[in-house]
Amino acid sequence: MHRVVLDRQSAIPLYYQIQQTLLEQIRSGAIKVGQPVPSEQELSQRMGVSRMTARQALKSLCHLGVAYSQRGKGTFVSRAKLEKDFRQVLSFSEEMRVRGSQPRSRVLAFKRITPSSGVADALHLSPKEQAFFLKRIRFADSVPLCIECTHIPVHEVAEAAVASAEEAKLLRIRKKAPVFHFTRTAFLADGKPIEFVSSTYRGDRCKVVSRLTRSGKSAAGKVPHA
Amino acid sequence: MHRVVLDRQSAIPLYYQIQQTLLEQIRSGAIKVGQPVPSEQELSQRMGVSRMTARQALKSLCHLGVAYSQRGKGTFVSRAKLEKDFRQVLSFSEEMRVRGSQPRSRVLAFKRITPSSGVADALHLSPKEQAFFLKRIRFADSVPLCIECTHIPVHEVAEAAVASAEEAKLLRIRKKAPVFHFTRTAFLADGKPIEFVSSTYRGDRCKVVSRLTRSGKSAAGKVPHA
DNA sequence: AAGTGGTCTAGACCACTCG
DNA sequence: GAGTGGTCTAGACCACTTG
Repeated sequence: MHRVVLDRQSAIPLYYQIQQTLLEQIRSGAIKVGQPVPSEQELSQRMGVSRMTARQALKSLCHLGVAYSQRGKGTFVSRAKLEKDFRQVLSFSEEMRVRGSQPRSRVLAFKRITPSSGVADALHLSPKEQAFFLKRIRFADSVPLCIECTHIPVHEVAEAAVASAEEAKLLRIRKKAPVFHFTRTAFLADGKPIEFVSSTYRGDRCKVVSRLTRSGKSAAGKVPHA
Repeated sequence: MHRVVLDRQSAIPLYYQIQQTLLEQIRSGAIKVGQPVPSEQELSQRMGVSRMTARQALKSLCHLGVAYSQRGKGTFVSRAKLEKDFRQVLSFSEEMRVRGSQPRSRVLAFKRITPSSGVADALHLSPKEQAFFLKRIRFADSVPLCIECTHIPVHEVAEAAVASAEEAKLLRIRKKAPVFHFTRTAFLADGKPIEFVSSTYRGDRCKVVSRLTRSGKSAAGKVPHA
């Protein structure tokens, strides 16, 4: 952050470049939960942009839920941010599908385990490999509807690609913009496949996911509400 | 909107006064779903504010989920409210999982097809067997986030069982009440399994699912909003 | 008093959509 | 080409918080 890191020739907006810089500092732990991020004035001076642009960067952090602002005090790294990271770690296919909504659920357990042989088989894991274990109650209008136990391998990947013409139009992004492709098949207990889903996600809305899919470690051991 | 309605002496921000005016017009039906709200330029002229202030009013509408903006086209009233009405028609295994939330999505296609060989393989279907094909756009805050294509075999079954003591307590139902068990594994495109989920659903809240899984016909050919 | 975020202005250039 | 939203500037005044 000491040096100007902005590329003014780039098509990437300045506020977005600043946002990414700050996100990286937060992820890396350089700015911790509860601590202030640089103020609007400080950012505008350091980065050589107008205060409105610095402000837009900070507001975008707030909209992501990563930070919150307090009049007269500053802008601080949100505690909820970690929870959202989790949601995105856990999100993948499932949690991503409901983004923008507020699925109500309570986490009963969230830990890193060495899965049972049955689960390991299902996930094609060797006996030693670890997985996240997540046990949740899901609510519908405050009525508990479902108990869900999820296992996710610690190493997990999403497939990156570029948007086709049709995808670009539907998602209102430019053609050849980055997207993620997910494909999956859902099975019943008896092994019978019941659902085949292919999904295309906007790359610009899922960057955290792609990062987390590569490391995915920061989440272990916490028990947030999803 | 013809007259200046803003109170510049008020402590209420101008952008907020404009937002409230627009919200009232949307609620009253003066501006209907899918129709454009006044553009930034038009608002700034009519209301006698700078374009940035008009813009802030429109963005606040978007953040509320009431409207969405399209570059080069305009800002339009979101159909979020309408989408809720049709949600439950399509509650297969997936949709049920997000009950209690308000997943916004639009159905582009929903029909009964004879799937391609690739999909048939994934679902273990014989070449002649049919599947439902469901194509949707999913929204997050009125931003299209994902295109999703789902194939579901016409004959689909959920595994019925009775609730264990723990399940009964968590779901607040009586012991031995009917429940459904789902188990599934999610895969990436390369066939790598990334998620293993076992779920227990309340039987009394999932009748739609059980109905659809048995006949699966009532929904065929319809093109509702989910 | 100094620093912060909240609001606001009056311009500007751009990429995009559409007729 | 006209209209739209997206970004950006270089200022400004305000209310608020803290030392």
